[in-house]
Amino acid sequence: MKGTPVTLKDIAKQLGITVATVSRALKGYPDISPQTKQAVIELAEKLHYRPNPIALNLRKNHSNIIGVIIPEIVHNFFSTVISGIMDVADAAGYSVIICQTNESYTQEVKEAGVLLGSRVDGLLISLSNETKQFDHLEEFMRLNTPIVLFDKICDELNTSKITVDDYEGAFTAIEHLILQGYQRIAIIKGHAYNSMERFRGYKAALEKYGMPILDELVFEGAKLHYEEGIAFAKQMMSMPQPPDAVLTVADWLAVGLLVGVKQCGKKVPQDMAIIGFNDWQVATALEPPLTSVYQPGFEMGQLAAKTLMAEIEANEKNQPYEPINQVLKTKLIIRESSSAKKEAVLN
Amino acid sequence: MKGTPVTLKDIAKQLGITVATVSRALKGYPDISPQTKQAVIELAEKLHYRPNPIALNLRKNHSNIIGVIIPEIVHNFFSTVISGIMDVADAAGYSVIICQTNESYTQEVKEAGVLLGSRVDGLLISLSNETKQFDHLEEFMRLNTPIVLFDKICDELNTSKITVDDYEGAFTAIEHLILQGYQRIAIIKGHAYNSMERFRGYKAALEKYGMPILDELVFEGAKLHYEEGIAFAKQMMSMPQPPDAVLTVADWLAVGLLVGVKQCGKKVPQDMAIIGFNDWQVATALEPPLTSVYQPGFEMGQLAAKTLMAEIEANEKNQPYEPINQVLKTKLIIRESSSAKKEAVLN
DNA sequence: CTGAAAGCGCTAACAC
DNA sequence: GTGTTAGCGCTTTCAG
Repeated sequence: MKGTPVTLKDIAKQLGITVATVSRALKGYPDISPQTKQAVIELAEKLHYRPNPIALNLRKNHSNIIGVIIPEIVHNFFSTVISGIMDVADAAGYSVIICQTNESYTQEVKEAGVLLGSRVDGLLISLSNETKQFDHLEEFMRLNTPIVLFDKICDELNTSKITVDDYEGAFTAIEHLILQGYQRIAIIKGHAYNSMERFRGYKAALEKYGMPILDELVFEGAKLHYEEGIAFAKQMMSMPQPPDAVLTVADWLAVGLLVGVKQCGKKVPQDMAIIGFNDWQVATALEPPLTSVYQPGFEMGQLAAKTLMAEIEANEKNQPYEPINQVLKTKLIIRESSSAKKEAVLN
Repeated sequence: MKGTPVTLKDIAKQLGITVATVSRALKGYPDISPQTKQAVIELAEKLHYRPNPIALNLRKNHSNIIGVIIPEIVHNFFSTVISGIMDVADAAGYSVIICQTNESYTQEVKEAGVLLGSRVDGLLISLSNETKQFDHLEEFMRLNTPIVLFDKICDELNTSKITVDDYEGAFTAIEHLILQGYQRIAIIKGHAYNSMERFRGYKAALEKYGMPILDELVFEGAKLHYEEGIAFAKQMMSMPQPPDAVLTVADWLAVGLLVGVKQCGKKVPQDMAIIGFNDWQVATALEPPLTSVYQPGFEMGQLAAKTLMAEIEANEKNQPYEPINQVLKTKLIIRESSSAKKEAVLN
C-alpha cells in the first residue's frame, strides 16, 4: 500500500548496472560514459527519482535542519522574525523546525531536548521569561552545535547574539516626549533583559534633561498584555497626580493602556501620551494612532539565520569561529497627534 | 573539532559487548541479564546518549516530521492555526517544518518539492490564491503521503479537508445587520474559494429577507489589505447613495475601512456599520470596536493535525482510510455600538 | 542471554 | 568507465 519512493537501486536494476554508477551519473562525475549518463538521467526523471535526504544525512552526519525556539508564535514580532529566518534558511537549502515555549522554562527544556534529538545543525533561540538556567543549551555546545540567541538573550552563554537596541530605542522615545513638553513620564516595565535595557534608556534620557526619576512613575508589569494595559490605565488615572506620558514595553500592553485611558474618559495624548514598542499596523489603526518604537523583526531573523549558517559552515570545515554580538537599531515612528506637543504645559 | 554524538557503538565498546545487546538493553527487551541492562543504562546516561533519529528514520522509512505550507506566517489567523498544529504534533512526537508561499504558486510548488524531498510523513496545506493546478500535490499522493487541506482548499483533490463555515458565518453576519435595520448592505469580496462561500452567505441572507442584491454594493478587492480598505471607504463615501453597512472578508481590510470612513468625517456605525472576519484583539481595540466573525484558527490547526496523524498511522499499518471533510463553525462576536441598531432608519 | 549479520539509501575509496 | 566494498547508526532476524 505504502508508495515506495524510487531509489538508486531501482534505477540500477532496470538498467542492469550498479547503484554506484547511477549515483555517479546523477552527480555528474567525469568518469562516466555519455550513454550511461544519458540513460540514467532519463530514467531517473521518468521515475520521479528524488534522493533520500535521510540516507544522505546519515552519511554526512548532518540534518540540513535548523531549530528555532521562541516564546510564542502568535505574536507579530516573533512571526516576523521567523519570516526573516525562513527567508535566508530557504535560500541556503535548510529547513526550519519551530517550537514554542509559551514562556515556560520547562517547555523550553523539553523542546530543546527534542531538537537536540533531531540532530538539528544549529539552533536559533529567544529565551522564555522564566529561563534562568542554561544546561539545556550547554548540551548543544557540547556537541558543537552552534547556537544564536536573539531578542531574549542572556549574558551567561558564550554564543552569538542578535538584539535590538532597546536602550537607544527607549532613550529616543523619552527624549521625544521631553522635547514635546511632557513632564511626568512613566514607564511600564517587565522583568526580562530587554525591559532592563529600556529602563536604562528611560533613566538616561531623564537624567540628560535633569528630570527626576520618580518611583511612583515606574510600573512593573507581569503579563504585559492587553488586559494589564487596561488595568494600568485605571490605576494611573486614579493617582493624585497621574503621569502625562507613558512608555510601554509591549505591543498589546500599549493598546490596552490606550483603551483604558479612554474608558476613564480621558484623552490621548492631551491627558496622556502613549508610546509603545509596537506592531506598526495596529498602532496606525488605533484612535489616535500611537507613536511607537519600531523593531526590525524581519532583519533580525535574517541576520540571526545568516550568522548561524556561517557558524554551521565553519563547523563543518573544522574552522573555529568567534561569536558575534550584533545590535540592531530601532526606529521611532512618530504619528500625528499621538504624542504631539503638550500645549497646556508649555504655555 | 566537531563534537561527536555518542552512539551505541561507543557504549558497546566501553562495555565489551555488541551494539545489538546495547540496543536491546536500552529498549527494555525481556531477554537480557539485569546486570548488563543496568550497566548499559547507566553508561548511556553518563555519556548523554541520545538515539540518532536519522538512522532510525532511515530504517523505518519515515521522518517523524510533518510539513506545513501556508500563504503567510505573519498573519494572525495562520499563526494561530500553526499554534494549533504544533500543539497536537508536539504531543504526538512529531516535528513541524513550516514553509510560506507568499501567495505565489511558483513558491508553493518549490516548497512542496522541498518537503517531498525531506520525506515528510504528511502534509498540511492551505493553498495560495494563485494555485489552480495541483500536480505538485498529486506527487505526494503517488507516494501515499497523506495530505490534509485546510482553510484555502480546492475541490480537485481527493484528500481530507478542514474549513471554516464561511457561508454560515457571512449569513449570520448579514442577518444580524438586517435585523438591526440596515438597508444597503455591501460586501467586499476576494477571488478565493472562501470569498465565494461568504458571498453565497451574503446573498442567501438578503434573499431570505426579500432584499435585492445590488451590483453596486458588491465590491471586488484584490489585495484585501489595510490600504485597500482605506481606498474602498473613500470610494463608498463618494457614491450618491453610500452603503450603510459592509461585510469585509479580511482582517486588515476591515481595519482600513474603518480608518477610511473616519477620515471621510463619517461615523461608525451611524453612517456605516462594519463587520470583519477579524483578529478579536484588534477588533476590540479599535474605536469603535468592530463586530466580527470569529474564525476558530487554533481548533482548525488541531483538527487538521489530528486528521493527518490518523491518516499517517493508518498508512503505516497498511489500513485504508477515507478522506474526511470537516467544517468548523464561526462565531459572530457582537461588540457594543459597532453594529448597533440603526435608529434613524427604524424610526 | 548475547553475538553475528543483514539491511535501510547513499557515497567514496579502491579495484580492475 | 564501472563494479566491489565498506560504512553512516540503528534494529531485527537468526544462531548459538
